[in-house]
Amino acid sequence: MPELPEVETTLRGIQPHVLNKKIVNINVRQPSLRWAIPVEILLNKLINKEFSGIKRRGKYLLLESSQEFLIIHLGMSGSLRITDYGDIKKHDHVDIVFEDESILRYCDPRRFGCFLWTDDPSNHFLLKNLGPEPLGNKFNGHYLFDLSRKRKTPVKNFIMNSKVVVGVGNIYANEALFKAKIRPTRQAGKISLNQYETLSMEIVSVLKKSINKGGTTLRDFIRSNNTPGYFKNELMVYGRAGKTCKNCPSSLKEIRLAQRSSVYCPKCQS
DNA sequence: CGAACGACCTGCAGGC
DNA sequence: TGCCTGCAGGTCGTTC
Repeated sequence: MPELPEVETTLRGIQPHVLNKKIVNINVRQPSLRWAIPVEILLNKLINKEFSGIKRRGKYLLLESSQEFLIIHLGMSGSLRITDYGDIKKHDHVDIVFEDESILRYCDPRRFGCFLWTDDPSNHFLLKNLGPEPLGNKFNGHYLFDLSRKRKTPVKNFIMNSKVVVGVGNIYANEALFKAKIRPTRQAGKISLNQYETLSMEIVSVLKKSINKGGTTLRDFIRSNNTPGYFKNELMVYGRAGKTCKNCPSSLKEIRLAQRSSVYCPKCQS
C-alpha cells in the first residue's frame, strides 16, 4: 500500500482525529514488527498525554508529544485507520485509544513496518541519513546530476535510494522514468543534466498527482468504505507488463532491477 | 565509499 | 480441492 502519496494521504486522513486528544490506553497485540515495539516506553510517554503535531519525513510518520516523537512506518502492507469500536481484525497489531473512545488502529499483515520512540529525530538511526524530500526545495535536476556522477547503478535504483531522495518507491519510480523517457537500466552517472531536470520534475509531478487522488490504494481511514479509486487508473507502466504502451504501439517490457519489477517501453524510453 | 543481495513476513494468484 | 512456487507498495544490514 504505502508509497509517499499513500503515507501523505494517511497523514491527512488521521490528523484531525488524533491531535490534542488525551490518550487513555495503548493496546499492543503483536509487538514483533521489524523492530520490537517498545511497549513500556510508549505507555510511559503517552498515557494521559496527547499528540500535539504530526508530520511526515519520507515514508515515516512522526507524531509529536512533549517534544518527543512516535515514529511509525507502514512497511509494505501497513495501514492506519480511525475507528471507534472493537472489531479487531487479523493483523490489527496496535490501538491507541483516546479519551473520546476513538481509536487509532495500526494494521500490518507482513509486519515490515515499525512503531518506535525517539526524543531526537535528527539523530535517530532511521532518519539521520535520509536524503531530501522530493516535494521540498532541495530536490531538483542539478542535485540528482551532481550526486550521480560516477555512479554505475541503474538510474531506477539510484532514485529509489532513500539516501538520494526519500519517498520514491517502485510504482512511482517506474512511472516517472516512463514520463521522462529514460530507460530504468541506464547508468545513473551517464544521464545528462537535462534529463535529470526532466526526471526530477516528473517525480514531483507524479507524486503530487497521486496525492491529489488520495494515493494509489487507500482511502479507508475514517469510514471503512472499500472505495478503490485512485491513481491506479493513471498508471502508464506499473502493472502493465506485456500490454500496449499508452504512447506508441509497442509492448511494454518487464525486467528485474534490485529484485524489483521494472516495466518500461522499449521504444519510448532510451 | 558504492553496489549487490539476503532478510524480515503474510497473503494471494497461478500452475499442476 | 490442495499443494507448491513466486511475487507483492520497503529498506536495513551484511558482504564484497
